[in-house]
Amino acid sequence: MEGSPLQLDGPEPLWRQAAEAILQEIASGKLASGARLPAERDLFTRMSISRVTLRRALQSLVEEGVLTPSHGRGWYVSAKVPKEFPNTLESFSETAKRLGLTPSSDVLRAEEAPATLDEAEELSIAPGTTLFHLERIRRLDQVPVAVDTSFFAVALAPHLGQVDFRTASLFGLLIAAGIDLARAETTIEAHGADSALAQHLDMGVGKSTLVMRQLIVDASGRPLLSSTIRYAGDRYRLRTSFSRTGKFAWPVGAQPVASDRRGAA
Amino acid sequence: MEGSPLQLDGPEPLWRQAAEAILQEIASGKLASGARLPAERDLFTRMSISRVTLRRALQSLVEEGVLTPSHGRGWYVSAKVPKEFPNTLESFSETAKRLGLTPSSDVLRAEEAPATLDEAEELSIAPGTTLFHLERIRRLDQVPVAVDTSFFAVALAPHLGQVDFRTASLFGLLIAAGIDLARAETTIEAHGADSALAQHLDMGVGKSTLVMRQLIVDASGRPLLSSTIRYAGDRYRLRTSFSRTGKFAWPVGAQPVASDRRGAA
DNA sequence: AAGTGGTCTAGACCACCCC
DNA sequence: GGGTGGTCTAGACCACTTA
Repeated sequence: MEGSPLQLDGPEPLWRQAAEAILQEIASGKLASGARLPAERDLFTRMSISRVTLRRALQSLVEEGVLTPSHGRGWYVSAKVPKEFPNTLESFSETAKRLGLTPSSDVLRAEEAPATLDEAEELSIAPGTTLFHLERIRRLDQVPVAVDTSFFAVALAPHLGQVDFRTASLFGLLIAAGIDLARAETTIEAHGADSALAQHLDMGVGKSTLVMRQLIVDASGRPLLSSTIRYAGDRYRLRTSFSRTGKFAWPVGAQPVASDRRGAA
Repeated sequence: MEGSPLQLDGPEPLWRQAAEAILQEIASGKLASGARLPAERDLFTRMSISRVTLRRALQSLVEEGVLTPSHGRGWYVSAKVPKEFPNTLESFSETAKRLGLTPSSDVLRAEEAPATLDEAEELSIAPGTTLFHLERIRRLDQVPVAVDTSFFAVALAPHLGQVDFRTASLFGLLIAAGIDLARAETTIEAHGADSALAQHLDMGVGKSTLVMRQLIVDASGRPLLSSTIRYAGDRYRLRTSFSRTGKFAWPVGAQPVASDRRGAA
């Protein structure tokens, strides 16, 4: 790996292409875990881009946990390049793939209905606004692992009536419709299963379930979609990764923990 | 708000100061939620910095969820500026403060011991390495809400023997010791309480608990600390916020995403 | 067409690390 | 020292929005 020039090409921004090129080098093994990258001045010369652009690429890889800069020494490939990107939850189908299982769904409800007062308040819209409700049992290799209940204003994405949600992805559809899903305000609790949930998930009443509620908002903070997923406690495990970003202190306090009393918020 | 010049000053990087100045304008109400910022060319002139530096500041505020750019139209203050930063968990003491409650701890264990095979494997160190074990009952206004079990190599931070962990913050101590806590690989499950846990938390055996395990790693991915926290299910609720970063497919939080596009890499 | 953000450049100087 | 990343600049051109 000397002065071999790297050719970039594509419609994407230059810095994105540069980042991809570096990821390639890592994936192909030319840059091993823990290895030091060539100096910035080498890299941007070989890629025929400016130093600013190269640094933007490097910075983006830091945020993905792939690279680590060390002032005065160089850029290093992280010891363990994370398969999952930080700060995202592993999706249902990703989990299935990792475990070698087949995901599927039973649709319990897929219909339009006017928003109740509570629903309207949660989405910050007018009561009576037409919502689309979707409720599904999620399965892995036919074993039921969760019940997923979501709703959102139909105005967001019309023509969902004829979609087959046994296989379709709600998020995929919304993104494809050009909807900007920027952030998810999330709470996670543990509860005993009520009888209806226990029946859907084929488990004992009162057994532990993991309840994840998400309010998905766009970049300006406007609520778009409400989602509640109830997992059978002994059949599922959420996985994620929290990062410190920029100059902000970590989950300081005592422990990386969050909490709330019942009923609040 | 016209051409009034903004004075920056401090030891921090210019772009950080610029970001703080903008946050100030928002906090003081000069820039309301949803308001449009002055044009970039105005701002960097008034702040006497370059456009690149200003944009770095603006970009950092986008990542915090404070601003939203709109190509060809301008920069806007987000509708709801989040108090918590995305992708971090609210800490125990932060929660206590928000709820107006007083946090405290009972120390069940605080001692050194050689690493077992399992512990060594989890931290990627040699079995027998001396570890520091810390186990505490966490309380809010004296009500027990969680049992926290952590361990890490004593070599990381010596002299912890005489610390009073009834009030001290483990994370705070480690950060103060200059240890780089960059990321936390996290899993979350729901379980029924065993008898020991039930007794510590003053709850019924078999009742739901939320179990959060975290492996805290440094920027290069090297494991530093293992932490397991078991919450009484009916007394706690985890809160966080997931963001989409850059161009990657979405957090999808446990939603069935059939499209499941692996971003880059 | 005018105004706005989005991308990119070439060059400078500083701070840190290691020999 | 010399090499490395960290910050900052002034200016250019492009793409999108609005009128």
